[in-house]
Amino acid sequence: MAKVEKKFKFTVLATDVVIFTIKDDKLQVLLIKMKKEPFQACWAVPGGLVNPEEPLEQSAQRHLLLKSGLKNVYLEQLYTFGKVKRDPLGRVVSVAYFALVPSENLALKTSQEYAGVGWFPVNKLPPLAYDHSEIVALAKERLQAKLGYTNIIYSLLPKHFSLSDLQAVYEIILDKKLDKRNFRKKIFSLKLVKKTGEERRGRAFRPAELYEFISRRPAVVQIL
Amino acid sequence: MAKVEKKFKFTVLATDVVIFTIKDDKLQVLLIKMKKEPFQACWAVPGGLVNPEEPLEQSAQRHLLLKSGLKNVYLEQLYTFGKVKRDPLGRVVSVAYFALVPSENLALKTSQEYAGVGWFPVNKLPPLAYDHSEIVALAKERLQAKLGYTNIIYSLLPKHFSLSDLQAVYEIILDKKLDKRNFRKKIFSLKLVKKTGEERRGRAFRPAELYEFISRRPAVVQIL
DNA sequence: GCAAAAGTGTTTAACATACACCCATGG
DNA sequence: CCATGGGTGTATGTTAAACACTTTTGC
Repeated sequence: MAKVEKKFKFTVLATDVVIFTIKDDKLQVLLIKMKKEPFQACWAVPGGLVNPEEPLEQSAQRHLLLKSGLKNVYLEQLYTFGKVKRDPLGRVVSVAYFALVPSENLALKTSQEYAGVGWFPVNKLPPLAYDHSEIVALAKERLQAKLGYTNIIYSLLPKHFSLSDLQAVYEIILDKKLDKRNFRKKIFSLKLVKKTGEERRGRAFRPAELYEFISRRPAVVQIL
Repeated sequence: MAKVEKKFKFTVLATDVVIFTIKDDKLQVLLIKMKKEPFQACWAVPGGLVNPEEPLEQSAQRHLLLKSGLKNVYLEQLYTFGKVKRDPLGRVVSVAYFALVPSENLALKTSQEYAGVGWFPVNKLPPLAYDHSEIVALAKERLQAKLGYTNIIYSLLPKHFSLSDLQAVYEIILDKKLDKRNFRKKIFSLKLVKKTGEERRGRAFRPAELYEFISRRPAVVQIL
């Protein structure tokens, strides 16, 4: 028998959400600090049980809203984790999602339920509760893959941005340098963005033209 | 309240498995005919509840073995379906898998639990129970996509096969013709197969050289 | 005038595509 | 000898990759 008293008699369902953003030129993940045993003071990805009359995605959205205060962000089902002993309190099967939130307007909300909340660079995560390290690693892989053949990067950028901003986000997530001229050629040829007519001034160098995405809906597009 | 008496008081977990094979030059799906209400005499994809101490994939494998008699086939988690009212008997969340089984050695097993079992061309499916039409449609999409960037097609072919056999499987699943010479060039350049030295004789035309896969483990490879 | 990022084309190599005929066999 | 699928090469177009300098601004 387990050393920890089981809380759940039956198999229960949870959702967990890996929330990504770009902050300080790094890909960061939102983590919450747990209060309760058996992972007291451990960091984890936001999540919780699915309500009986609640669709899965709505459950994920609820945790997302609670922790990040954000609605209408990119949210995608990632994978369902079902190892029997992933939670010491009982059989908890978790449907993991990942979300992409823009770097602006980040207002973290903590709640009484948790001891804290914060952003962590995905490459320097603390040890995580449950199998959450595995979940985050898979989410990162999926994100990297999807950047290559979809347009979902729009969900990490503000309404207006420079092409250098855009390129930087690709470089940060893929963790490799891209050629500026080839990059621009590709982005233009795919008709992903258009000029806003504005430019960003006020810095000690040439102003950057600002662009916006022509479409902010997920689409498959061969980028890389 | 629902018209049908609920069987499950709490949310329960199930797995469903979309089993694909190539048969009669068509992509076919294994379906079972249900005995019980509320889908009496309806066709459905094999599946069932997850046991309390059973990992998800093992549950899928169990249903796979029960219906197809096959072990050690390609099996991959597809998506988790969680609409609240997808099952009239209560809240059943289903983790869907898809499996690829070789066209040889197909020995269908029926069981007392079901009224029948059979293969159906994926393009001519009968109406299915629950949301299984949606599940099969998604599985087919995933399979088509994965053919393009992985080597999983090996799991649909027998140990020895001709290059025309291989090409035919691609053409059937992708539902488009491929150029024979370009196809061979690609397959050879990727070092996916090697000659067995044998050839297939006994037909009224030139014998075909037989090949085998160099690796029969899943790998990412740009094929299309 | 200097530091810093913005912006801009061309050349080359690799790959994808299109395409048609001869070969070997069983009957 | 005929019908059938098996097997093979080249030429062209498209796309990816490599590469460096000029421009514009704030200070």
